[in-house]
Amino acid sequence: MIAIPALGGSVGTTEKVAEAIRSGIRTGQFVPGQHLVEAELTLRLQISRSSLREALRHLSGDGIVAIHRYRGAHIHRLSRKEVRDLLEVLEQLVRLAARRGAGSTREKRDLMDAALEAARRHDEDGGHHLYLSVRQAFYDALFEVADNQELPRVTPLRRADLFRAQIRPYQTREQQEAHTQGYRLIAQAVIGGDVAAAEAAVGALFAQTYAMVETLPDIAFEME
Amino acid sequence: MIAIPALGGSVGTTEKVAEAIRSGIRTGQFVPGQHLVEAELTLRLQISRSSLREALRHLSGDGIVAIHRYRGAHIHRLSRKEVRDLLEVLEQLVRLAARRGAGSTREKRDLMDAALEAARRHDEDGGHHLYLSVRQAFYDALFEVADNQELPRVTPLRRADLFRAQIRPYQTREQQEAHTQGYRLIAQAVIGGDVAAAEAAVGALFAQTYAMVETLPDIAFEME
DNA sequence: ACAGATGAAATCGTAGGACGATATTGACGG
DNA sequence: CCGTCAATATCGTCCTACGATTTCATCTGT
Repeated sequence: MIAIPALGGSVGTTEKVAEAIRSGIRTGQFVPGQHLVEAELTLRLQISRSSLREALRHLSGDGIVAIHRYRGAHIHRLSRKEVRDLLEVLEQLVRLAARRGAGSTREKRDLMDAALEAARRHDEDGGHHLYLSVRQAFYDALFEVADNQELPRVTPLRRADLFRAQIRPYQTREQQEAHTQGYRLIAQAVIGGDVAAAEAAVGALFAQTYAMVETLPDIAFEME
Repeated sequence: MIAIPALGGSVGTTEKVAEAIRSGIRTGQFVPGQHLVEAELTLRLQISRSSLREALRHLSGDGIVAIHRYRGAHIHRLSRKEVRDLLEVLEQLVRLAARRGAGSTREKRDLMDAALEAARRHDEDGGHHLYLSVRQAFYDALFEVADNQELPRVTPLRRADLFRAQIRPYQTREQQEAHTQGYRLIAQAVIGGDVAAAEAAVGALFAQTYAMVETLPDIAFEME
């Protein structure tokens, strides 16, 4: 008998817990800087301390939580410099993805239509939650057309979620829509197969973001 | 009383175990594809299963070990495509580091002298172990002058160690020396403050590596 | 009232045991 | 030789325990 490894369902407790925490960050249930007390979390998530600690260790590898000896795990809070550094690295990787995507075959590139469709929906009814799903759809599609397995591995998108959580109170809806528009321009350039335009569109999007970061107040960031 | 957090010594068991395994990969004690049996490792390293599992979870985040449910942890073995993808991402990040490094202040750039010194030693007596320390010194210095905290976080250097381990039997000494020479050229360009030359030197080094990968036999890689 | 000392409580780090779930292996029969 | 099946190995998860360290409230002397 051939083993059928239940394609989606064989996900372990550790991964489920990690996703619960990541999701909690996106929904605001966990806030950057917050102390994650093991005893409390094991109760809330109904899991053992072993599984929780494995999940926290996993998240610490992604830079989502910081673990200090005998002081436990905290949701990491980015400093302004950390955000600048993060964005700079992110930009390079997204540029690479866009270049590869725009240079791929016609059929592959059509995968980005999903991202465009999501962006269109965001235009009509643009809440924060919808923005996040647009962003998710955009990057999923981009990595798919880029056809580079390493890219989603190293791209610090989940770490960027920390950034999104920290700046949420200072984000205007116009800024969010401008950002979504940036995604749309990148997607169109990729679909059109225009490598140079795609990379330029990425540059424009990040230039916008760098500028936005500098307008934010100090209290949005961890001090050093 | 001010707490003095013992700067180097407060490293936990998890990190020590993870480093032991990483080091074991470099020394050939562990070989890509190898099954890591928990019971055996807890005995060899004299630690509890809890700590070991936390360490394995950490390493799986870095892509060093692959964990499959009920089949445990294996040292990951890269396929040829994974290597190509890895190198492509690595190149972008090293380019960024070189650009930033070459554009930094004069004093900062002098930090790269350590890397040059290490490379000089490798020329005289070039064993594999020394090559690895040259490589380490080079990247340490490069990240230092690049002054971007995110860069060492995301750069898949430890994953590239897997690559090094897999191709070791097929590497000639000349190829290793050519690679070291590539490091030296990058370092010189960075110290000289020539941004364009630094980035070009990175491109040359990776072009060399891409070509080398294609000359390797299939058995050096995981099949798909 | 307040800075610093002190001790109690909270929390973490590590070890180790238990047991069901699953994969792997090897024996068996066709 | 191939498929079936049971035995074994190994993993995933939960649990308990206890020393180590931090954190916090209390106390003390000025």
